[in-house]
Amino acid sequence: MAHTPNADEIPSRYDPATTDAALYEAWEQAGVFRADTGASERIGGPKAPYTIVIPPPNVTGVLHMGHGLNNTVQDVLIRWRRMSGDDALWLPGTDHAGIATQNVVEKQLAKSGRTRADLGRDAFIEEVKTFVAEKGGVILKQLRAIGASADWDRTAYTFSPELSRAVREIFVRWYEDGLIYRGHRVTHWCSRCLTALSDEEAESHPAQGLMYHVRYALKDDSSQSIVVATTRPETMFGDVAVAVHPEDPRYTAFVGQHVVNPANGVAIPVIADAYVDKEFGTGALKITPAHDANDFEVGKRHALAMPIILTPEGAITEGTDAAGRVPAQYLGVDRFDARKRVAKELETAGALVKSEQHQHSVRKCYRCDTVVEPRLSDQWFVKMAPLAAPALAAVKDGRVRILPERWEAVYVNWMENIRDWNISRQIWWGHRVPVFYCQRAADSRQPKACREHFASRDDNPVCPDCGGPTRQDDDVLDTWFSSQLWPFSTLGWPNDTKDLKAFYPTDVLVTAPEILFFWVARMVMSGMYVTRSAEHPDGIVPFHSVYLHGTARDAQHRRMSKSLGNGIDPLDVVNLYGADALRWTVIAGMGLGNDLLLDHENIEQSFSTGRNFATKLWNIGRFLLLQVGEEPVKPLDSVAAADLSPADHWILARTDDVITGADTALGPARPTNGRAWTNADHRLGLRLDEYAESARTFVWNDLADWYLEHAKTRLAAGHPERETARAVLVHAFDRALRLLHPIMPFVTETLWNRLPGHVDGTWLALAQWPTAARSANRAAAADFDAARASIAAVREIRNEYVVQAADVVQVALGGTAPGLVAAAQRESAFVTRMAKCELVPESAIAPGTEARRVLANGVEVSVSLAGIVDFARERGKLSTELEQLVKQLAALRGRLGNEKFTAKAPAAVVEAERVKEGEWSARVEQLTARIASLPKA
RNA sequence: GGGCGAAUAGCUCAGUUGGUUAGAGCACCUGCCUUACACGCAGGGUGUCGGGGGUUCGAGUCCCUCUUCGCCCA
Repeated sequence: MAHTPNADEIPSRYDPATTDAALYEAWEQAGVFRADTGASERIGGPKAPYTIVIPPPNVTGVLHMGHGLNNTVQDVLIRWRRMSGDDALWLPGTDHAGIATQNVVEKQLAKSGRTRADLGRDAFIEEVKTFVAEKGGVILKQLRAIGASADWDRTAYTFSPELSRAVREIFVRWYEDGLIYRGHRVTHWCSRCLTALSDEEAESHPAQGLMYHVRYALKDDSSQSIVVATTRPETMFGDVAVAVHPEDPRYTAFVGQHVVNPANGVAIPVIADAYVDKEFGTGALKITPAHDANDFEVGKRHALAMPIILTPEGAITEGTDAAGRVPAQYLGVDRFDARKRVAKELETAGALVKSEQHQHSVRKCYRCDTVVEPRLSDQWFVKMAPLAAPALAAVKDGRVRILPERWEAVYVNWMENIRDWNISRQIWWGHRVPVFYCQRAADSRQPKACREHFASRDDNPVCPDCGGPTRQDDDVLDTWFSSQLWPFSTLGWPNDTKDLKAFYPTDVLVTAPEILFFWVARMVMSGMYVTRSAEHPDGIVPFHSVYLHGTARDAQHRRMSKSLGNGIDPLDVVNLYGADALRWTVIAGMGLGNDLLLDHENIEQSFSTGRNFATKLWNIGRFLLLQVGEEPVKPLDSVAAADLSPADHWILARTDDVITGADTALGPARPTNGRAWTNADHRLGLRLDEYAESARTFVWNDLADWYLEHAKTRLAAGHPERETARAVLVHAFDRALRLLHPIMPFVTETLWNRLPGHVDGTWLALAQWPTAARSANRAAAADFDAARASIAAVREIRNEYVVQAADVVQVALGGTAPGLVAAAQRESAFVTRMAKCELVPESAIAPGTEARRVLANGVEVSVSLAGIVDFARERGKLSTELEQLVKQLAALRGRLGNEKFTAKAPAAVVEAERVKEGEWSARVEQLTARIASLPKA
């Protein structure tokens, strides 16, 4: 005989601290999160694969709220599909994060007064590796605390030997396909990180600065001059020309002549180039080819010198081609100091016409916020246009969808205007560019018979032309070069592995819009490139859906950030209220693509919805254990249909509805036709907040507020319906737990394991996702609804007239729907208990003593309130209702009388309006009669 | 400067091809310690759907325009 606990043995609050960690360990030991490669139908197994690859956090990172919401979304999806019977793989891992990690270690070194140069390249890399080994991967442990059900056995790392091989493989393929080239051009340079950056890594920020108007006098006639506007006068040392528009009449006479650069006295030509915007500023531009990307293009067109006047660190220097251009007193001066000094000297010399406040934008390093400097250098580039074309087509034809959909337009716009990608970084931590130079070719004494450079899959290759020794390029690759391979490198590519066959392409990519270009677009391009075949000439897209979620913000809508100190540590929330509270709050509070607002100054209030709901669930479970006991219940399908009451049918119908609702909100899991999203299914699914809300309403407002209350009577010992009520209640709660498990895995698993009849060693995490049974009798359910509506009406009247909670009122049911009245009366025990009333015949209530409501279903509920009914108030209330209804009915009749409407509107709409007309007129009659029967005041 | 989008209840947002009396959560107000839960229960919504114009039998939804705001890229 199972032991039925008493109330003292089960606390009234769920205590995540004592259960969650052990539960997570139990899941792991049971192998619940492990994906089974052989089970994938792509290699002959029985299950559809469902794969999510984690956006790899920086290996030295720690969990913040952004990770919290990103990974919760992924875990909800993966748990949902795992329960739905898919071969679900959530593949975790970390990114070596080149610049970011190098910066962290350099800061460590700085504490002991050392720099990376002091150590040298090899020792520094060892230092970083040691640091990563000791301090890295913390975030993966933290993800376990929020319940992430990733397959940890497959944890990947972008800098592992396996993934490094993938990096080298694609580099060599691209190089050999002519998609990677060495370019001599102006790129963004971070003078703090001492490396070039891609366009994406140099973020634009609005800035207020000074626009200096500087006079360049004509060399041969100093009475004439051209005024040039610039925000960076310190770059004037690198000026090689002044450019004007060829069709600008103001300057035609100057073209071909020379002006004197007032900063250094060097004479430079005035050139004509259509790039100049006549309308902007003075219509004349100084041309500094080595320190401005546009000027560089102008310089190339006009074969101008390209003097470099800034050191890598951002100080003024007389660099390549700059001999004689930089006054000695400026050498070594920082660029921003130089800016002020140049401006001052120009002013002194009378060359500064004016300086005015100017709104513009500056680009800053995305890793250290230093203002980047455009700087001429040799870098490695990927030619993007050929890669972008198929990736663009894939989104346009629906093989990849991006949600929310408006981001597709942004993606298309970027792809259509794509620029080549600078992939070389002058740092040490990362994959070294696998390009090699023949040592002999570099030797000027040797005849130049060997190619200048080549890419190699192997270390230390010999020169393919002369067999001589080679030297590897010093640069490393952009971190994003390796992370773009993530959906396939983590599965074993370039090897033709079972995992790759089983799990590529993946399904949903969950990330933030900020890295749409950094990462998502590049994964599409590289993923398609490496999967090209005779069967798939354009390759296979790496995922069919991109889910872009919003940003965690504080109550003032500011992005949560370390520097603002307005962040919330997800682990604090876990410790205070549990992972389920965190997860629920995140999922329920975050519409697709919308930001999540949380108040860092009131963590309790921010997460109370999640905490409260977990407690509610817990208490339903507590009630169940106390009232239902632990004796196994009959499976629902062995309960005789005749034994089911209207309440049973009602909750079973609601159970079906919530399952259908959740499925609609979440799915389809993949394109319906298996190939591409169509107009019909493009925007469907992934509405996690709607799924959460429908499940919450079911549990709280249907199951707890109504069915469970109704069941209290039937569960009494010896009640003839006790077994039926137990079976239905346990069934409905079981379905609720299954539905909620993806969002609140801990409390649902804990409760599920204590349900009557639970089989030891089975896990909710692996239990089957519910399907709608569709066996409920909807007519019987409507009978229960009649009782519910009557209860609600009595409660409303009680509140209206401030009837004391303990007072029992007399209630009569009547009206135009005798069937429903009878149905409500059959639930008299329930009605009287819930509404604190006794049911009496209508004749038992003396006319003129009752408050009455006319329900939408035709039932009239009269509450005897002799002496306290305010008939003026009743009349007013009913009249307002009637008035509104009459107005709407008139409009409705007008519509139905309009031939254009009946002729043009769809038949179904017209029919619905006709039905409505019947209902409304009946109700108008009821209301009119009731008002007429009210005693005159 | 180029591109995309938003404006609906105090706040955050739903509202699918135009077709119920425009909804939800939170917040707020009133009354309740009704023995699963006060982290709870019951009751409470008169919104010029940003302004103006248009198309239509019918507009929160489509078109034009103005205003304000946001995002992406220069």
